Amino acid sequence: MSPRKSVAETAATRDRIIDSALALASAEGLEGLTIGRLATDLAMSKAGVIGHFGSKEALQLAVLDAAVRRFTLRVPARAVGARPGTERLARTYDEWIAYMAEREGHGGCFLTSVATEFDGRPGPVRDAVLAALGTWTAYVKDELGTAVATGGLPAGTDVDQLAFELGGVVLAAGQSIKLHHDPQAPERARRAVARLLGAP
Amino acid sequence: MSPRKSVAETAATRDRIIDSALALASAEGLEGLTIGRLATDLAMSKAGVIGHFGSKEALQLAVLDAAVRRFTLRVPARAVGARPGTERLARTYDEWIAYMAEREGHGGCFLTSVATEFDGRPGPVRDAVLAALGTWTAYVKDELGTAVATGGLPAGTDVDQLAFELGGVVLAAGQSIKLHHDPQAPERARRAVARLLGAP
DNA sequence: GCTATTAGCGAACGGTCGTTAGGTTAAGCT
DNA sequence: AGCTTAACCTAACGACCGTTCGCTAATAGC
Repeated sequence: MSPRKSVAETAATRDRIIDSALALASAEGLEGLTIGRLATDLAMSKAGVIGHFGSKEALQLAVLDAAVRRFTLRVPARAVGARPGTERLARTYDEWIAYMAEREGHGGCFLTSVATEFDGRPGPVRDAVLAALGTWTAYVKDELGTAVATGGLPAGTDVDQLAFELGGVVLAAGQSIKLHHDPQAPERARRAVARLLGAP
Repeated sequence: MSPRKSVAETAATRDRIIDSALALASAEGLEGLTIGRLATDLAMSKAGVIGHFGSKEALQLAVLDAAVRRFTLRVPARAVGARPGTERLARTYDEWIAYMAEREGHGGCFLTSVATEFDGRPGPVRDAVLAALGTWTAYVKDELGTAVATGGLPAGTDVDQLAFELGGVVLAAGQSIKLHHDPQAPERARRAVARLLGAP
């Protein structure tokens, strides 16, 4: 039959598994993700799937990590070209909203879904979610600070409050897109962000 | 041993089950809710538990219904005393935020958690979530319309946009409370709502 | 007192879960 | 050519899943 895979190809298999797992977890949740179902989808055995990770929890962490990396490559990386502060933030949120709209169930949307799923379930997965979210809010607050310093936002601006409200807009957009399939959601989110950032 | 329960008491048992199920589902999700675990918590048999509902899905719907009823009794019911429009809305959101803060994991917070959990999983549970959410947004938009009509909000106000942003604030509050346990979240949410409603 | 009803139990059902052990086969190195 | 490594398999494990089946026993209506 088909020849055995070379060592270089095993990483590709791992990626293939994570790809499928990410799609599955987007629909069923990270806990609803099942090794058996994954194996069926990939036409592999359960042992062949889990052999790449060691345990289901390790698989969950790998999937989460892949989602975060994908998000980072897609959203903030496209905004680094913009001037730090208000401009970069506006671009970041534009990219984020577009990312959520183009594929319902990956990346940023996925992270907040997992955050909701694991908010009452302590453990390594929850810790990883908190870490990723912490990195993100640090980035946002840093840019907001720059925006205040460069005059893009008024001097007395409460950066923490603004980050809180921007987070709310994204959560609302995610719900409107994934749950209600509202085609107007991206435009509403953009308008909300523009108002919060002073409509630059 | 203990005497058998009268018919009047069986409804109490049902309530006891739903109470426990609501607590469990708040931590583990509505799908992570398990009849066996529930039976252990209640010191009952699995058959005794499921006998009151017929199936797990029926139990899930009953739990969801109980959460919605509890929320309705707690939040909007306490705001009917306020004048329709801006005042009533401000009171409603105040009550909602207080409700989320006092018990992490019930009512409004619970509904949005389930909404996230089932957003990619069609079926009766998702339909029930959409119905409850629809009733709620209809109420909010109605009050917003009244606020515009009575001058509490400017004439050209985009009611749908405002409802979208108010929803975002509540989602952000829920995440800050349940996931980050941020004690400042309620105050931030109140401030955001006040700004959206024109700080009355 | 007799009977019908029903809440709840114990036990078992077929399935699926995550995980492990052992075997097979191909690739890479010496 | 022989040996090691590792990817992937089949098979099985015990645990738990939701559900169904009688059964017991207490109540309610007669």
